[in-house]
Amino acid sequence: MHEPDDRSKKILWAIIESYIAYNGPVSSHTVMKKYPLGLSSATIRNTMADLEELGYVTQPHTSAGRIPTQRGYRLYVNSLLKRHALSLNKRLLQQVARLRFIEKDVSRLIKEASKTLSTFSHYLGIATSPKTEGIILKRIEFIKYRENKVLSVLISEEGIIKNRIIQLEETLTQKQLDKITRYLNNELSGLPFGEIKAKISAQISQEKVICNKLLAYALRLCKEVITWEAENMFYTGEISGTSNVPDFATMQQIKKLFKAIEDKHLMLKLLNKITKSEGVQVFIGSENLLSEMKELSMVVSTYTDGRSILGTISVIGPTKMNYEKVIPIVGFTAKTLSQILSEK
Amino acid sequence: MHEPDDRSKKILWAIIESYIAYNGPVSSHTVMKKYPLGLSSATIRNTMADLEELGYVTQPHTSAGRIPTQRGYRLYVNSLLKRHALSLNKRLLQQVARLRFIEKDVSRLIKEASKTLSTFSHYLGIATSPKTEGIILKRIEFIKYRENKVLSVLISEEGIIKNRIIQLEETLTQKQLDKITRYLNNELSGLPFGEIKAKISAQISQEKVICNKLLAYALRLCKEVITWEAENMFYTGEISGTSNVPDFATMQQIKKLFKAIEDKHLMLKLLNKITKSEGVQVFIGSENLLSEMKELSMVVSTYTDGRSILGTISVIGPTKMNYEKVIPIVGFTAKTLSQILSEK
DNA sequence: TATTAGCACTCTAAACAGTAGAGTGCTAAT
DNA sequence: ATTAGCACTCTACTGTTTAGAGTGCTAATA
Repeated sequence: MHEPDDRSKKILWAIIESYIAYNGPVSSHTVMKKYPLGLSSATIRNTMADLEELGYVTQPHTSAGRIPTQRGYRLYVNSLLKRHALSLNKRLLQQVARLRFIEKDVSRLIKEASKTLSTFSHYLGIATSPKTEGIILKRIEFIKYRENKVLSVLISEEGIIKNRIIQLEETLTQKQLDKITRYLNNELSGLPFGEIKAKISAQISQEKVICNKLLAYALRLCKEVITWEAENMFYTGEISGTSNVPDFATMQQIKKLFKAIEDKHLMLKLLNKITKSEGVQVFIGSENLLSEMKELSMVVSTYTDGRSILGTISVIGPTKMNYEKVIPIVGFTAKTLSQILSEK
Repeated sequence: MHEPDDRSKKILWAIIESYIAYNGPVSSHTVMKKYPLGLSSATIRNTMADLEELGYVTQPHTSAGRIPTQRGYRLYVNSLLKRHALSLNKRLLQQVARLRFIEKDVSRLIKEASKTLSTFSHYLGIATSPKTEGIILKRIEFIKYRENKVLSVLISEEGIIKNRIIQLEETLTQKQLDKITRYLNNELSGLPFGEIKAKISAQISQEKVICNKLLAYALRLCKEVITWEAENMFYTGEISGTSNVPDFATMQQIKKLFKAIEDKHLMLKLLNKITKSEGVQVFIGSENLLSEMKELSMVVSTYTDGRSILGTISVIGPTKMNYEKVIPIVGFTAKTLSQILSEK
């Protein structure tokens, strides 16, 4: 008696979809007219009363229509996630296909992905870039910038590019830098960042190495590069994209959420928890771990490079968001991203 | 009889400041109580009537207080711009000082500057990066990325760093790339982009050079790099920063504005017009050239590298923004930015 | 002559009451 | 098991009234 029967579910779906589309309590009459179930409003009313008792819908006041509860959404979303053939519209396909033509700088790709998400969902698109620890160094390069400043460029096996300016006490010539570069690439390429960090710390503490001044510099340089804090860990999609029918209440909440996120790096922790499982997941309202997300939902998926999970992409919007639309958007974008990153 | 006398001005200032602070029509009584002018409300009423006749204030309806007109703001802002000693609060000083510790990657600096602007103004911060045409190439570097893809890094005399992945038909070895790099740096460093573009076009069309395959590649590579469209020409500040007392109407307008900007690159044109003169300028409402900015104002300043004007930074907010606060913010940020960029 | 007190007048915003209708729950009929 | 019908509830809208905020004007004052 806990799971509603098939007909009740259909009515629940109707309520949810109508509520999402028209954003107001749904009456029995509306369901009868808009969804051809071959039932009268009275029957629907009876079912609605049942659904209410089971906790899938509520009414704001006695003489109002019904609105879905969190529990209702959950049932609905689970059923959506089970279904496989999800409709993808043409524009989305095109937009996502566009990702393929971005030359494979991973950060750029991720930025674009988050933009795509927000453009199509009309909510907030978030994409996290891979955690630095696991990234494998492919190549490191030092270029003289000015006087005692050096531009370091770093390429990972996954295709991530980072560059940063480093200040040294002494001025080195480009030749010296080239020497350092060669040495470091020999020594470190192919290793994950985590290991490199450990290795460098170890070497620096060894006194005997210090005699070679250049080498000492090399290690210092490298350490600086490696220990960049995980900057730009996630990119936010353009809120400005939500210009038509912007949902002020939602925006308000997202802003609040963002303030909370900016302070702590809670969001990352949250997203890392998801990292375990593949495929699209949906967190509804207070199911999310952050108290700031009470009225928000999050549709999230991981993406991979064919071997391991690199990061996550997600859409955050109001609990009454259009899951039927957003879930395939997130799913398809993640899939495409994974494909691109898997190509050797 | 066109310029109001001193006392009238004081009353006008009071009206404007009160209107900005409390966001509602200002009554004669309010002015009397909050601004110690030693006048009765009746006198102030008389003066207000005069100011209205001169077009500096209006009233929404007969029995309401006064609100400033565009003309009123203009008079007020001009007087602010004339005054020199503008109050800077400690937090701003600290925040801007922080810019000094960002290693001098110009794009990063500019991004930070726009963030600072929006954080302190609570409106939209915009910063344009230098126009590519005038930038002088310092160094160009090619690094093998994967197979037939090459990562190009470009450093300008001003300290601007750009990197981009380029796809070639053939696979080149790093040695070949180094050769190309050496050749190009010899040939092109020290020249402004505009000239480089012209030079390359000329050389490519000369048939005789084509015989040297490597050289041909070099030119192709370089051309690709140079002709990047002026991406990221301006960075927008975080709208999410406006979380406390967010002015919905204003945000709405800024969003509209942004849509307009995204389509055309009008904003850039607008900002380039400003490029001529130094110092802080203020554009109020319809004085701005964009029709989308009817109810918005823009506080803008150029920044230099000591020799020439590089770009602009600006804050866009509602016409009733706090000019007394925003003008010094923009001014000081621009000054600091210029100082940092002037240091050799 | 410049300022001010006082008063009549105007307009808004809030409070209140009354009404139409949207939607429900329940009961009796099918 | 479903549905038609009816009584009931609550909202959203409309019109009306009222308090008070603020003005403009006039007459008094320094």
